[in-house]
Amino acid sequence: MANENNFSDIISHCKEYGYLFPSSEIYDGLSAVYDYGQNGAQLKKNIRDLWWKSMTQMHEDIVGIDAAIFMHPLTWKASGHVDNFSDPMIDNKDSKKRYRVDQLIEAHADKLASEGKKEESEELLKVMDGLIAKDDFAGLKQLILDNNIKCSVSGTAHWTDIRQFNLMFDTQLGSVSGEADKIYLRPETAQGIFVDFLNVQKTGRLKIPFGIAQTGKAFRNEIVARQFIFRMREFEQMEMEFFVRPGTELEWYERWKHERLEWHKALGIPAEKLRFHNHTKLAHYANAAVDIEFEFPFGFKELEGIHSRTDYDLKQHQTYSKKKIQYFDNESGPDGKPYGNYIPYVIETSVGLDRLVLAIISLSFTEEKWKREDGSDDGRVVLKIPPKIAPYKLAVLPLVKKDGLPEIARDLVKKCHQDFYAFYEEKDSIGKRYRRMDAIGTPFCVTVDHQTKEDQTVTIRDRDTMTQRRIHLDEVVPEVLKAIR
RNA sequence: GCGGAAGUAGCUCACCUGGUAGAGCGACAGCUUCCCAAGCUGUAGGUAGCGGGUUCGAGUCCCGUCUUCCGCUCCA
Repeated sequence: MANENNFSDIISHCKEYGYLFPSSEIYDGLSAVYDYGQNGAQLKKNIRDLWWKSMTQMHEDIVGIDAAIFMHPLTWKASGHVDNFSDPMIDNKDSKKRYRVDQLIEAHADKLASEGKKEESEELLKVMDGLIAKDDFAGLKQLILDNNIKCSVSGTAHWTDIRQFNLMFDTQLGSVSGEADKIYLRPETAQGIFVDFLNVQKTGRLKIPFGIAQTGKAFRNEIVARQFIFRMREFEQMEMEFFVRPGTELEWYERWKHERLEWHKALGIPAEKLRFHNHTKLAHYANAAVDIEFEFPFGFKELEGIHSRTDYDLKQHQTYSKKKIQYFDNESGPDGKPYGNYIPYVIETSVGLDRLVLAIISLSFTEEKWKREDGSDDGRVVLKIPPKIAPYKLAVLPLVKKDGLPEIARDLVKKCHQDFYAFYEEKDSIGKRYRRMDAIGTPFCVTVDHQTKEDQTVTIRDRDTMTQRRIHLDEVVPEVLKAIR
């Protein structure tokens, strides 16, 4: 059902019903940046809260922190983000092949050297180093043209301008530019956890194995950011780093892999929409990695990553900060002696909150059509969002807006506010109001009618089945609470 | 980045070969209505993405630019 739907219909629906708007729309928008509207923000918060609770409250051995987005610049030197992503690149317009500028020129220098033109080769490299040091991209391009360096695929020298694809956004710390130091907006929340490792471990007197969880915004200057909120330049992560004794990491890796998959199922995602995708090519810091993929309208794509990151990050921070980042393990090993000092290994679970929102919305979005009794067409668009994360849990509707029905409905809404979000609406026909609630995904509608005045009962309508039952006014709150637990 | 398509009211779209912008739905106010939108009345809402050019006159023709979508490319 949901996967037959056109992705653009989902995007339109999100905008029309207050879930997601293009950022800065009145100024023509900002590419790959989106704002969460009143309903989207609530849905997102509900998912985030559920994750936080399941990670921290329900795991005695995991604590949560909230590290700053700004971090000392050396953090990103240590993590590898500065060096791995600052190379100037150039594209050949004919072959569409992208080259790192330094590698392209060096290859040419090697060729010159092999042809016996040693001096020319050395001169070229010297000039290149000078230009790179000055970030003189125009000069570098000219150097490529002057030397008639060609693309090995197309054989042409038809080059684009040189661009630097920085993964990280930077800004200045301090209000006086010039004196200011360049700092970065974090490209992942994980480093905040690693940098605070000792603070948390010591103040919490935490014993390995234990985890540190965190949710928060991260920023990546993607070259191409597409597919709605799937790949955005500003996005929110929910990450948990689980620190373990070296040698046990693969056991924990398996355990978290399955625990996380079960979590997504418990959230309401059907098993057939989820799958594991093992990484065959591992990043330099990992010794095992898997993605949990979800079947989006545009195919199976990564929702969450689970990585065994070894002791790479803590070791790097130990090197760059020159502070010992170790854990003293007092437990006895097989030889009867304590395990002693070591740098813990880490299993990371990292899920994209925005991707999870998109997964839930695309899963929930359903267009239904049927015939009325008189043969005419009827239908509805409904967001079948799992009740526990739906923005509004209940709508309370007086059947007509007279005869004292609105007053009874108002009283009921007031009673609900303590426990969950409830929506009051008296405008338009009852059917129209049901449709509106379907469209924003409200799981229950209670209607106050004339019978309510006689016996204190109301009808409660189920969003997904459109069936109704009569229950007592006093049962409304407990009924809804039961369904959203 | 390359190729293709599109930008007119909140949404979907119309205005054919240039003559000062229109519909349906939606929204709002009121009426009606005893359970699944598209009954009635009224109201609001657009300098036609933006900039420039041609013209007596441009939503309509031309150029540029921005944005979005689709495909390719890229994505530690």
